[in-house]
Amino acid sequence: MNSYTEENYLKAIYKLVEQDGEAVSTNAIAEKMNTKAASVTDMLKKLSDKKFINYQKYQGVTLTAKGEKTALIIIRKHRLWEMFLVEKLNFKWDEVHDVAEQLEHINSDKLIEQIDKFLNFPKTDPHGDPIPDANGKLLTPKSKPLSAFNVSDNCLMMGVVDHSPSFLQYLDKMNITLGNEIKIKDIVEFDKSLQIIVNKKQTFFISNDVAKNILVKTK
Amino acid sequence: MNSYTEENYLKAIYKLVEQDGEAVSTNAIAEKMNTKAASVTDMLKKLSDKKFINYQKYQGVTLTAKGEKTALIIIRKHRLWEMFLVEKLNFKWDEVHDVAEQLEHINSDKLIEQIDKFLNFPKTDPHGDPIPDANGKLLTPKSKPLSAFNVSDNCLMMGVVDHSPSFLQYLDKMNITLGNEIKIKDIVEFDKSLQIIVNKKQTFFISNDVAKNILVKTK
DNA sequence: AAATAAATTTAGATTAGTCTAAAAATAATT
DNA sequence: AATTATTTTTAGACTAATCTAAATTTATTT
Ligand SMILES: [Mn+2]
Ligand SMILES: [Mn+2]
Ligand SMILES: [Mn+2]
Ligand SMILES: [Mn+2]
Repeated sequence: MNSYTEENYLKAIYKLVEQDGEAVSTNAIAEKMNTKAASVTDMLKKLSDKKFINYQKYQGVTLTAKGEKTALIIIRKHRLWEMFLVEKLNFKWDEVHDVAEQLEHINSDKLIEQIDKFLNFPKTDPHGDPIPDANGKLLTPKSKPLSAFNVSDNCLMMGVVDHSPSFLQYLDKMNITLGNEIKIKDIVEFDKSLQIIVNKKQTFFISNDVAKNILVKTK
Repeated sequence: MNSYTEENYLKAIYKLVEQDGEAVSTNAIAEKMNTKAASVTDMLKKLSDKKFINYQKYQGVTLTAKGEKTALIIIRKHRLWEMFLVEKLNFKWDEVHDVAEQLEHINSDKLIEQIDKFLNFPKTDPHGDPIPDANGKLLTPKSKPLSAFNVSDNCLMMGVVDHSPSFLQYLDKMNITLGNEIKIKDIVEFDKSLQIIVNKKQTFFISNDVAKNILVKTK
């Protein structure tokens, strides 16, 4: 099998490629992994030998089909565990990530398929992120940041961009949760901040920065 | 924190001390850990520096209070996870050990206390082994091997000594499960094999070796 | 097109955990 | 009590993952 470290590198590379849509740099990986570029270069050689990535010196890396599938299976495990923690063990959505970072490396096909079944085959995790299937296939939901919508648009809260506990706790305080209806009442010309109505009840002011990190679709 | 490897050494030492009731040897640890004596010596130095064990060259080792508590917390996690797998995820008692060997190293107090609550605070694991409490306190149940009982004794199945899948599967085939009533109908003089009646229904012949590995108490 | 800056790779060390082979200490036999 | 056998420790080496510092390559400026 692959080491805990190899799995984390694959996941980091997957997320960077997904985000940037092109070959990712040694430095970008180093930053994401909280390590040094020299360490990354060593690992890239190993992952390349194992056919997980396409790598040529100085040219950046992409994942091979094998590498992408491996990364997606780890992401599947991460998101299923997060869902389990929230649905069955009373964790809040801002508490699950660090534990899931450990649990995602547990190696047992039966375990993860039983967790999936136990949760009744959820499609998304507690943050609205889609859960890849057992073959590593992922359906990307077509949501966009709230900041891309206009006054009087009526939206459905689908997910978050920023996953940090502090952002998630801020949303809790505003009573903004997955599935909520968010209607844009006003957009301030000066700073693009928004006045929104959540579930036809509460009215809030949120900054454009916040709106950029809330994913919605038209209702 | 302590590494995965350190935790496994502590657990091995705990089990050997419990079994033999005295200081354990480097070789015994090496055998249990599937490693070499030289490697064990290195690790003993480290565990001693960290005050987990009492160690003097050539004299064998015992656990300090700190080491014992640490070992028992790991055993607590192992047994709670085994219980979770059986009770909630449809694992059989012969399938849980290897997965629990991984899960026992997950580091999250909230996780393990929520699992405990979710299972309604079980006292024993799927093999009848007692689950230490959150402080590492363990109540040893007073059961004895079936081989220590006599003809016409009526017993309650409490646990197993051997935890191997093959032994557990053999018990499944005989329909012998935790909580069953086992009455000794006859003991063969020649080889000490037993004729037993399980739950007042089925009669089986089992070898003395098997009887030594079934833990029971008088009903 | 040179010169300079930035990114990346290589070289050489370090740490945890492991190993083999040799040395030292303890235990068992004669 | 001396010899032999067993156990344990030490010495030195290896791998995975990491680091710093230096060398090399690529990108950006002048
Ligand atoms: Mn997460
Ligand atoms: Mn998530
Ligand atoms: Mn077990
Ligand atoms: Mn058990």
